[in-house]
Amino acid sequence: MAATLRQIAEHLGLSQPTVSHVLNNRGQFRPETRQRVLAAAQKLGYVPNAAARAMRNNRTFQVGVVIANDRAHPGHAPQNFFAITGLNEGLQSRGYVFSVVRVSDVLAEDPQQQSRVFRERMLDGIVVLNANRRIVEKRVGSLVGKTVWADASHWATHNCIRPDEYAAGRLASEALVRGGARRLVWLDPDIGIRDGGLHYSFSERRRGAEDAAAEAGVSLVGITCSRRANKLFDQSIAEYLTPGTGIVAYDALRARTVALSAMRKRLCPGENFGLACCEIVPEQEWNWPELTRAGFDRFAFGEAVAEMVVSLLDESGAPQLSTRYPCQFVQGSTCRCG
Amino acid sequence: MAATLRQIAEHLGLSQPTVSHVLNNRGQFRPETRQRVLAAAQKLGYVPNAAARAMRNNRTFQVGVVIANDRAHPGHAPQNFFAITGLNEGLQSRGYVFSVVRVSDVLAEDPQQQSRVFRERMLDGIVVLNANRRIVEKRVGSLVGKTVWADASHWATHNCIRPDEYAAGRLASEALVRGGARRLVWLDPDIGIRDGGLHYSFSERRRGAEDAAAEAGVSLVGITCSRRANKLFDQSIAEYLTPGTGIVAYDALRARTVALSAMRKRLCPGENFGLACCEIVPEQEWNWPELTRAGFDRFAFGEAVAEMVVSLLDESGAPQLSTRYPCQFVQGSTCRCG
DNA sequence: CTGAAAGCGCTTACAG
DNA sequence: CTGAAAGCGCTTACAG
Repeated sequence: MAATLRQIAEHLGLSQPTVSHVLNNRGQFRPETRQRVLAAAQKLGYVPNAAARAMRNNRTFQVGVVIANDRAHPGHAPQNFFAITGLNEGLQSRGYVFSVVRVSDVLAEDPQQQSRVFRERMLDGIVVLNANRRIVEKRVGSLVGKTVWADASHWATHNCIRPDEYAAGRLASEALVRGGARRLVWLDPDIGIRDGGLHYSFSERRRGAEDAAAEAGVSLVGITCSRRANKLFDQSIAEYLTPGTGIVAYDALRARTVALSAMRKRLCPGENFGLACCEIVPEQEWNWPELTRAGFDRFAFGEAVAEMVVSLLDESGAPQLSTRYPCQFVQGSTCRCG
Repeated sequence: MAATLRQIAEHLGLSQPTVSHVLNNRGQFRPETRQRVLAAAQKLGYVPNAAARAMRNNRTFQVGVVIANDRAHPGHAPQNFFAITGLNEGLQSRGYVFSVVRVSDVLAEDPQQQSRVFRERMLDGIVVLNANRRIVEKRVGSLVGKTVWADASHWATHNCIRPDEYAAGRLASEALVRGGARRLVWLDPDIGIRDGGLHYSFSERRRGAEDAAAEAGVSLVGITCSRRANKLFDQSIAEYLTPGTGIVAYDALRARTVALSAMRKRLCPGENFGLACCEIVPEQEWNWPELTRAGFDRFAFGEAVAEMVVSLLDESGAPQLSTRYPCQFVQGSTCRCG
């Protein structure tokens, strides 16, 4: 169905290399030849065969993105989606394509259980997104050569890119202090995936909150808010939904959880208590603009990751200096502690 | 770096086909030969070259997933992520890999703006996820042969799979009626992407609500809730946050928007008014279990889509009969209309 | 049971 | 300015 270079060449009585050169804009040709080739390619619906190109060039222009979402964690970290779409935006404009790979593929001992991206050589490089487990680091390195660590616990001098989570925790907490908080409550995300360590953002954001509290001379207590927040959480948060208290939510999910708890008790952040969130997601701008929040633009972050990957895979192939990605702050009004 | 079949063959003094046959478990060989080949492959770290295989087999075992998220719509439909991870789960276990493609790639007139998956032949098939625009249908068909329409407005006798959105609207509304609603409010998602038509779920869910209202003899009014819900929405919803009123939210986002509006007014669904949602997402189970909701399991749906794609791409390549994907209902308690 | 040969569709020296 | 040739790494008939 799809025409090949040879078919076009035969059709025109030219050689395959000539057609190839013209279509790839290499070399000099009589304008007439050029025209004929271009017209024929158009007419016959020529589309290059990616596999043949990849084989010849020894480059697939394809990268993998490792995320944790598999059957065991179907709803995990949906905010990664924003980074992934940003990554896609950045990669596609540079001629790359990417595939999604699950952490469980990386960790599978049985090769048959692994994704084909590891069973066969098909990736130029890989991006590990939002990973917290040490074991992932070890395995990925051994499977694919060029790796970029994005928003991952792994941090080294090169090939890592990471948002400034400390600033997020600090900015959110400082807003609460300015809003009149006499005590701060840190909402500890007990996410359950503790095998191999929590994501670094947990300690970074918390450290930012602790420093802000210390500097302002206000107390900070931590309470646990599992992802699956049941009535127990409703009860344990109850005593903190009071004037003078500022709650620092680890992420957008926990902020929503607090809002729902408040709603059940006919309370409202920014009036009866203070609330600030250490994560920014698009939805907040749509239906909760008054939420005080600090965090990074995940879509733009994904684009920055794409840039790093592409540089890493380009000619030189030199390791890229690790970078920190900046944080934004949205003042909002929920930081008013009543 | 990566060993090839030829290198293994030379290393052992065997022929390339022999090595290939052994590694692919084809043909009969002396146990000793088998062992030697397997050992050498292991030792030299042999990994097949996907491009060479693809070229030889004329199959890439790669599919594309078209979604709407691009620079212009970065936060659009994040719930698609759950379907995508389910799709990934289903595809990878069958040896497929997938790439993400943006609708804007499909629509780009300038080939240079398109994703490489269209500029080159690299996909065996494509899944169009959650698309509403007619133009997408036309273009995709012309770019890639085998297409599955998943949760898309396009519906035909074959190669389509679609959740039963009518049931979602109906089940959510009936729950409100049972909960004592004397009038229903349909929350119309004015999503703004009207070029080419709204997603079919809009009319289907609404029709379910209308039928439920008609059968119960209660009134139904529609009010608009843009994705970006500002103070105007807070005002327009205010008069409906009253006992005897049941609000049917088009999706999870709008349900959260209503909750936040209620919170600002110190009201609570299930006590001061009724609320039901036509979409199910994992987060609801975690922090809002009492929300009355109907919808489909997006992760499992993704797996079902994977099954259809794989069947479509398998040997016969025969078109697959279109199917409807079932809906679930979670009773919750917010359907009590006070 | 094993090997020699052909060919998938491309690109890149190289020769004319 | 254009063409003949080689080769990327695999698989699949076919021959022995």
